[in-house]
Amino acid sequence: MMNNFLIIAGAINDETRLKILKFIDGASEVCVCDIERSFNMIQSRISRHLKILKDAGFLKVDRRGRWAHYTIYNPLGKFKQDILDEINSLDIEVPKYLSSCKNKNTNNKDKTTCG
Amino acid sequence: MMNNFLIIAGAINDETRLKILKFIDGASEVCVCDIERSFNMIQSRISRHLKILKDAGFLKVDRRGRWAHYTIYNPLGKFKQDILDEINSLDIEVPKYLSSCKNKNTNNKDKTTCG
DNA sequence: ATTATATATCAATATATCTTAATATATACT
DNA sequence: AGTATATATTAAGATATATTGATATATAAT
Repeated sequence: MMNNFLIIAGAINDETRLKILKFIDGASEVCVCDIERSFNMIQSRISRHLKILKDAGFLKVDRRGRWAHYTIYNPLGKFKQDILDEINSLDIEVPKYLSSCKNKNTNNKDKTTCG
Repeated sequence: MMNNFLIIAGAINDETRLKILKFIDGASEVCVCDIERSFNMIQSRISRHLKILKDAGFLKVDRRGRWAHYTIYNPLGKFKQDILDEINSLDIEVPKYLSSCKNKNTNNKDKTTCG
């Protein structure tokens, strides 16, 4: 369906989102605050970009405790995988991973840990 | 380079341009006025979309006489070919080809024929 | 219950893109 | 030369998207 194609095209038509995609693909799983800190961008901005990438089918969210853990959707499908491969081949500067979550690895259950 | 990727992403992020790409790929070679007539859109609009597709590397122009003949750029390269394949697989309604050029096939040299 | 953390959504503004109409340029016909 | 055809470019208004700041919701800690 064409509409779905245009949603994908719109999703990858933004420099910040390309970086986020490559960042998540490299880090395998990240929470919003890690991206926020690593990219030094405000939370609503990151959150909105993640929603666009998720709606296009590139990302999957796993909510555990207060954290939303984002990963590359799997299986991605040929076309989106082709796009991701192309993005990974580009000479894009992606910020290095900085963990940001607080109360990390305290004496709690798995539900309350981040990263 | 990322900028080039974004130019490609921007080029395919428009319904009219998807249709134009599929139309040209199906017709193999068309002039601007044929697209204009087939799509029932004004000339400047078509011309602008063609420029965007050309700048992204999807199209090639061959100027003969007063006509500009557009074809799919060849060779297209893997990523753009993947995109074109995906577009061709979509359920898009493309207008049927209507030839529009006047003074066609008169007793002239090749330079003055269209289509 | 209160407070802090994590994320999502909304409203306002800024920025980019699309469409149309007008104009410019180039080629060909008479 | 003058006219018609084909295409490209420009300017103005319309529409879409991005960014920011504020607010809302949900979970967890004290």
